[in-house]
Amino acid sequence: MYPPVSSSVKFPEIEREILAYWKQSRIFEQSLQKSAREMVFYDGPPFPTGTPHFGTIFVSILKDALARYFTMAGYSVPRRWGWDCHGLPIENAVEKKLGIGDKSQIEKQLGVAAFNNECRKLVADCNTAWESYINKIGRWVDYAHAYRTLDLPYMESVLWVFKQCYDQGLIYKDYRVTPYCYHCETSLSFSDIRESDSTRPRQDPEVIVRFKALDAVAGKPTWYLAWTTTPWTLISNLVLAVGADFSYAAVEHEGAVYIMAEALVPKWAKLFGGKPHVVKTFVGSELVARRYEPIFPYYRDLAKENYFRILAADFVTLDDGVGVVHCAPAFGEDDYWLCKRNGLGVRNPVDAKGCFTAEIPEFAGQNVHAANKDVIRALKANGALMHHSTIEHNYPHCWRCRTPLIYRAMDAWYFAVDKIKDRLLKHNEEINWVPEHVKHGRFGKWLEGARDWNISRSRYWGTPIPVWECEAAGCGQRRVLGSLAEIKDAAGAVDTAGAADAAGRELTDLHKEFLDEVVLKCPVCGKPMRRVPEVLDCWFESGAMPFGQCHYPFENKEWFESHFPADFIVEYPGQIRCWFYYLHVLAVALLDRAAFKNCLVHGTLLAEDGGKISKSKKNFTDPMELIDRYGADALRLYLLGSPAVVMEDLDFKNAGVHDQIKQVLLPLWNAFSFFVTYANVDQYAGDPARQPESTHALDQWILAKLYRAEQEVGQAFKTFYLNRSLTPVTAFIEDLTNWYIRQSRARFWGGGLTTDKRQAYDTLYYALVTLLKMLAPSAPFVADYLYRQLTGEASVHLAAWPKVPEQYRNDALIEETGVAQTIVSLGLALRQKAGLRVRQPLPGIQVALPSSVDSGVVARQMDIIRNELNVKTVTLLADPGAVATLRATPNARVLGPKWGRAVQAIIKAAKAGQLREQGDKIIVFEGPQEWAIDRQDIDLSYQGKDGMDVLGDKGVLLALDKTLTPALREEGIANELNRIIQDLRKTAGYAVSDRIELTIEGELDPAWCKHLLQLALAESAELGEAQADATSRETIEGRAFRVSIRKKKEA
RNA sequence: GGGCGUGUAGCUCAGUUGGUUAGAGCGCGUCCCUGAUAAGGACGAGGUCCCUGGUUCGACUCCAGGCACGCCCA
Repeated sequence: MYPPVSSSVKFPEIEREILAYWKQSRIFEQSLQKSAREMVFYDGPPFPTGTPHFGTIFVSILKDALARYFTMAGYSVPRRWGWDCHGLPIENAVEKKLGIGDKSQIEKQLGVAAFNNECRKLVADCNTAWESYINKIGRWVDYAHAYRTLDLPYMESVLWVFKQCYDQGLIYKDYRVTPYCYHCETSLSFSDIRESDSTRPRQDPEVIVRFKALDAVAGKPTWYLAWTTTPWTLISNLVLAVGADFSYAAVEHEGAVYIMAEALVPKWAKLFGGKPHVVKTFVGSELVARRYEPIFPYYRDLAKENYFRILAADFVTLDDGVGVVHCAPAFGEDDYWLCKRNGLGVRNPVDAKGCFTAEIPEFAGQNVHAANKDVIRALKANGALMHHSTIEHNYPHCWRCRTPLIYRAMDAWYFAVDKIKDRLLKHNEEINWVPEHVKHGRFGKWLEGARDWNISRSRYWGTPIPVWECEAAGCGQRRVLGSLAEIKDAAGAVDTAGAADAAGRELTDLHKEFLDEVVLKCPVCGKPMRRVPEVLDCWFESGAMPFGQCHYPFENKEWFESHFPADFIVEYPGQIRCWFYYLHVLAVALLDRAAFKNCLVHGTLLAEDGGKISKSKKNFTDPMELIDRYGADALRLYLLGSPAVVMEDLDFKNAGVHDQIKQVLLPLWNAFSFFVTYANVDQYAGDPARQPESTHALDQWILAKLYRAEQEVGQAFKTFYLNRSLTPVTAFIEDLTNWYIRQSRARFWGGGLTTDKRQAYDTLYYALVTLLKMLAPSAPFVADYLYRQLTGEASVHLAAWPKVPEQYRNDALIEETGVAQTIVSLGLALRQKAGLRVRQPLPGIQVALPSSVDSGVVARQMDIIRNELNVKTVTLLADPGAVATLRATPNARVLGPKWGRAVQAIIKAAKAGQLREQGDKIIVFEGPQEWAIDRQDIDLSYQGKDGMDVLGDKGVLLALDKTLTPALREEGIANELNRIIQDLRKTAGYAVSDRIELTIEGELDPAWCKHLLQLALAESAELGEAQADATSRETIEGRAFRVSIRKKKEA
């Protein structure tokens, strides 16, 4: 016996029950033990701050569905959680908590050790919120053995990775311009300014200034104009840049001459009193090497050394500004490289806090952004200012502290990505990206343009850069230590006072406060060597995750080798330039191969209105609330079936979740309920190991559908296009419930377990069990709940992915049933048009089929068609021409190559019906032209004539005979009465098998009365209304009836 | 400004090497409770496949150019 099925089902309750069961029976752990073959998955570590948001939940569902599929497909899929514990986000949260506004407070007052301890505490505190979220959506993942980037073994592996790269010459220190946050007092990499909200609108001054030219034009005082939104950088101006191919105009105004791009003169006509007077034009290259006077005096001396000249540069555009770009090589990347190429250096009068140094007495101590005002005042005072206004533009901000960034030249450590670019590109070819355009699109393009990576941060909470430099001026000795043992050995040899504490001691922590204590002795000059102050970019650490998570190469060498690269990884598009990229860079650098074989990039969930999901706007429902309302399965089905799986955006709609219940879960539940109801009546017990062998066409049809569905679903999972896995499942459920079960009901009704009934049970059971397996990765709760009841096995998630045998494949039967379904559809439409309910039997239908369809279909599908349409006969139309016109559909695919240019005329004529048969050929004609077409190359069918009582679709034509004989009318009335009786039974609350007494009052053929008694399991009785359990009075076809029923007393 | 992607029914989306009647779900309209299912079923209406040009016997599909939107980058 199967447990009885409740008709009102509450999915969230089932899910809670299943979660408890999984935990108690350790199903996840068992699933990992199933196979010796492993599918390697790397989990991208999230920051442990805050709570999971919609995006995190989505990616978790994707990872879970894939892992469950591969588990069923015969792999063990260990899923180890990870935490990205280091980096600026954590540091900033701690700064906020402690009210720290300045790095000096950390270094001088609090101390690095205390600060890092706070970071450590914060990271530990935040970890707890995640587990219940992840658990509730049904994600199986190993929390207990999560790797953490702050753990000693992990950090040691990171040191090792660093050293490997260093030894290969891939890491170097350089003084150059990088994005810089003067609050965090650190440089940032380009990945740090990737966050979508890091580039935000900001109001800045917009000024045009003039530089005095040393070459006068037309004998008048001559000036170069330049435009900037960072007036503070004018203090450090060293050169001007022009586009070599642009045309520049000399504009005369009030006795002076101004040079700017000709194309932009009209835009800035107001500078010249509205009427610019161009006296001469130059090509940009003519201006190159001309000299000018600096506006500010601080670097005036450099004029002797080739500074304050005009250079040509390709970054000059005519989009905004005046076509002459002012360059301060300390504060602009383009400026820096331009000067460097031209052998010019850098002058940087701005300190780490973003304030001018004493080198600039007038502005010393002023923050650069704050100084803009005074700089502009000074420009005005010395006559350089030509224009001043304010513009709002997008400007990069620090992704955590929101301070506007500046670009600033400074010392930093770089990874020479450029050196390995060829190999990065080569190994990208080995990666299967989903969607595939990422390979040569966003990722490939990013690799092509890859620049050296700034891997150092002037911060505290991260893996320290393991480089020691001799403090003696000019010595230049450097050592890189890549393991605890190396550090211990090196430190042990030190005899300076500063190193006494650390000498020879085993470190138990590699954070900055410990490693900075390690001082080495310079092998050349004997002076102390101290560690450089920077820590590593936390992307270096997460990129080193394949090594760090298993403490490679210090431990688990074999394990590592069998778990690299990953078989698949899954993250959002932001990681294309971050985690995916850094994993790839480090793997290629160290092992000369890609770090992952398959990479699924999913899309972004947006709010219902298409806007960004925003906690402050509250434009979305908390996913946990949706799970409480509809269940996690519904949420999963909605997301997994959406194009957001493959990097598209999805406007998330709560109704979409609800739809899954209506379209997938409830029909599934009802099919299950149907099976259980009858199986219990017949004492049928399904055997999961048995494959049905049925001679019944319906069974063969649903098995053929099942075969086809599995092909599609399996393919979808195998190729990582998960969103394609659900359409076939939904379609199958539709086929199962609205055709197979609907047509098969009568087979389950009779008494006893006949051969046909057993075949029906076997088929339905097999279909249900297989369906649940296909649904298990996506809807793991309800699939397991039903599967366990059907099979008595421990879990669907321990079952093997179904292999529907090839022998069930039957494309012809699917085709043929499709024709029957079309016929039924047409019949129902004709009935509806004529206002004839299905309950009223009709004499018959006549069918015309297109020439491409075997007319044997009608005979083979006869019973179903008659039953569905409630007609007595189904025949082929003797003379379709009477009610329909002949339609010809040439097979263009075949005729095209055969007939070439003529094919269009043939198609046109054939469609117009200009054809006749001649032997085994069809002659198509147009005027005097005739073409003889092979019969199999043209499909003949009929289209109903207007006004005739026929309908056609897909070449099938149907005519309905609506003649109502008295006998048919009588049968229709009987059917109505039967409906009334069944309705009464149901409302009276009888069981299906209860026997009753029945009274029918009214005019009806006694034969039909007898039939109704049989159908209703009834004996005729003379029941007054008072004696009856229920009574109905109705008038049918003008005849008044009274029907009363009473449950028969048990004998 | 550049790169990538997208544009198909009111909405969300499918659409097989190019083949002449472009599909589904939701929504909408009409109808229907014959013992699994009203959190259901049937039927129907609804399309300039973004635009322009090209290639081709034939283009939603391929190519070029434009437009719109999204993401990424300058």
